[in-house]
Amino acid sequence: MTRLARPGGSPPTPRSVDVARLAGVSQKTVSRVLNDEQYVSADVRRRVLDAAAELGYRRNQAARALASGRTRSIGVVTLGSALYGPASWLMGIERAVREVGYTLRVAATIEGDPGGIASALTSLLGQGVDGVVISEPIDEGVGLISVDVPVLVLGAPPTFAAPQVVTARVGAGRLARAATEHLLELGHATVHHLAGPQRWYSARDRLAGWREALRAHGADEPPVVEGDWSAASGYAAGRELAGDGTVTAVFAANDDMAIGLIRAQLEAGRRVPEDISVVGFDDIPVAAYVTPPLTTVRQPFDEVARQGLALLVQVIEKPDVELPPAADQPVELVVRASTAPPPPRPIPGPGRREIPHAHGGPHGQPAGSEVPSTRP
Amino acid sequence: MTRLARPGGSPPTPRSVDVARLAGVSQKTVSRVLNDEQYVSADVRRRVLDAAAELGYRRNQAARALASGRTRSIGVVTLGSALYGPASWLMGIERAVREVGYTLRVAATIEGDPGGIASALTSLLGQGVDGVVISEPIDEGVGLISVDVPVLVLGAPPTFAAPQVVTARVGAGRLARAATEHLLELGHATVHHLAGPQRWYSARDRLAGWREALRAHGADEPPVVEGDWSAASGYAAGRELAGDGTVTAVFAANDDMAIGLIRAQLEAGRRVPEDISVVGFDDIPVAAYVTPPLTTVRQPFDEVARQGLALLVQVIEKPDVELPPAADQPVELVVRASTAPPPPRPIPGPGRREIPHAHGGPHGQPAGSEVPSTRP
DNA sequence: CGTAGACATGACAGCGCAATCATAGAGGAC
DNA sequence: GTCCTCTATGATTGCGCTGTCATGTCTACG
Repeated sequence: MTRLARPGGSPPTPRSVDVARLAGVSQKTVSRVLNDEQYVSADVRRRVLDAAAELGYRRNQAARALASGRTRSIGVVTLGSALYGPASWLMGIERAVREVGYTLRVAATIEGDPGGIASALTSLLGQGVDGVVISEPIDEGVGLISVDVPVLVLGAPPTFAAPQVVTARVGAGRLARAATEHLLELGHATVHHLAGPQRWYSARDRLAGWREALRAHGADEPPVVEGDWSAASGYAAGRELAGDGTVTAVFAANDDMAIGLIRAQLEAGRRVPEDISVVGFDDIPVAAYVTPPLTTVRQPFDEVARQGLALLVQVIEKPDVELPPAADQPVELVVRASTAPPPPRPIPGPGRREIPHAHGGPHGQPAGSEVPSTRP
Repeated sequence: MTRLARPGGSPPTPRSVDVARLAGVSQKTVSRVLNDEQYVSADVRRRVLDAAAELGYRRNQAARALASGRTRSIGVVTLGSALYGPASWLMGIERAVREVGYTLRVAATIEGDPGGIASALTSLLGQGVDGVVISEPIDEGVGLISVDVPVLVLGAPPTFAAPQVVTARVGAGRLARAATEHLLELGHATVHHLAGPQRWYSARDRLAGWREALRAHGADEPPVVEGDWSAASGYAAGRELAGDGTVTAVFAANDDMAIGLIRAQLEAGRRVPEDISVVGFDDIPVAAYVTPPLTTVRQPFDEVARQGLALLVQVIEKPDVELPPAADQPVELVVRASTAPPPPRPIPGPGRREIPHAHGGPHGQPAGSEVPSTRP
């Protein structure tokens, strides 16, 4: 096999041999220098680096991977959506991966695709990644596939058949507990929960944290309403809850649902926070600017990703060393204007006060929304 | 060099030779089957596939890349943030990349890092990607680095030194124009623009589209206020604009800024949309549920990503074939409740209505209405 | 002064696959 | 029947690098 002539007659990209020739050393020594191995004299090191720079030499990763059996890349299985949580995880992981000198490969799954995680994993393993990160995992048939590299699971219990599984939990439970306690301490008799889809571990964590807080305070545990993370599902849940005058405080499992829920309250004539308090989860960028500004909880995506990745890389590079325990992240509750003490007495019945812009129909959509006009 | 013994004594992963032996054919024939080459009998094909399945064989991508000179991977340069636009692009690209049978590698840049794009590109090129996608590009020193693979630029003019550059534009200009025209058609004398940072091509496109619409309608062009995409910058801009009673309509370059701007209006005692209409851009998930539900414009991320990637792959695989022109995407203006006709002006003198588009100052520039963009 | 060790470099094999070339049989054309 | 083409398969080589081992030089110390 001959090397392909570059189209356009441009010179071929240089090899390490070319660098070696130019520097007057062996090819192996070039390799040593570029890998920062010991036993290279300062003079030779400089000559090699100069030669490499002069030629614009870049190591061929494929050859490196083939020869060394390692790709120095990490694969991420993420959800194929622009949801704030998953997107934040992904970017936190990217930063962390780069910091430890690895590169990132991404495979997305589609919510609802049963084999999604498995096929994403297969794709990554086929690419020869040295480790895998599964972010925002959901409860799907993952155990079926055997993963032969270390796995970092963000936010879920380790339920894998892999040589090494490390986890980094956000402490979503603790955060949820703090959010719930914030409402209880304001004087609410109890707190309703608008949960995320329970296939998601992170949704379960939040629900568990909410439950803990209620128990610790001896509060009643009202029935849980389950949404799908979307503002629309929060809106739908909000319509249900608005009919129940005893609801004075809701903890929503993410900000989108909280905003949908608030919208439904306003349309039903209930004021937030005077009649009903709402706490969200995530602190999305607009949370501080919606009406009312949303009290919410901030997840330390970056910090958790960094710590988790450090563990993962350690397991990859030194499988025998004992792992240090992960440090707990501080809980960040961001109190804004969507929470307040409960109203003096519960509101009787489903009161319907008119609010501005509530000219919508009784069902489904929020008022005045969604009139897509398609222009050519 | 001997193959590394797997820790734990598990059997080594199978090679194509193992498959060949089991199927009773040569290694080359296994390669033929797996690459879907012609000249393989149906019988042999079946035997090989069966053997591969039985052994759980997966091709070694590093070896494939080394031998063939192609990695079948696409690199993406994206912004390292969870902003809705960039995140949506990334996920659209992921889907598109997977559809054409490639894999995805990601390198993020940090806003404000001058060499960010260049270093991200270098990293991807070092990984041997067959093509590069630059999404949401900003005006930074990219020309300095020579890229020796085809490049797809999403949403910017082609300004690259690369063998082939294809672009896929969202038509942000057309969308911005539609948004502005929507406001003009409601009867507003003119429309203010809360622009994105002008280092971003997409921000410039939106500004240009806004300007076009104003000119086409013969409307005055008020001074532009520039934000940084964040709701906070929208809020700051909103505080400035709220002091100017002549402002009746604003087109914000993204939804976050629109929401911040609305918040500032409400706090200043101006009602939306009765006193002032606001249009956003992006249709973020909560746009329909904020108060008031936001009129905005939806970008066809997935469709544009898919079309752009199809072009890119064609250039990679058949560099000589002529490219088909990209199809225009339909403009999707989503009209909700944040826009309305302008308020009737109070009549200052008998029988005479004030002309609404007269704004203060000799050059029509209210003092201090320029909100500086945050450039780290 | 001889030898163990630390340091510095090079020769060479081979990672797992795809590409090139060689080969052999199956049909058609004449 | 001979020649040629088309089909189907195998033998061999090499992609560019890293790992192992060999070799050589220089210091330290009994």
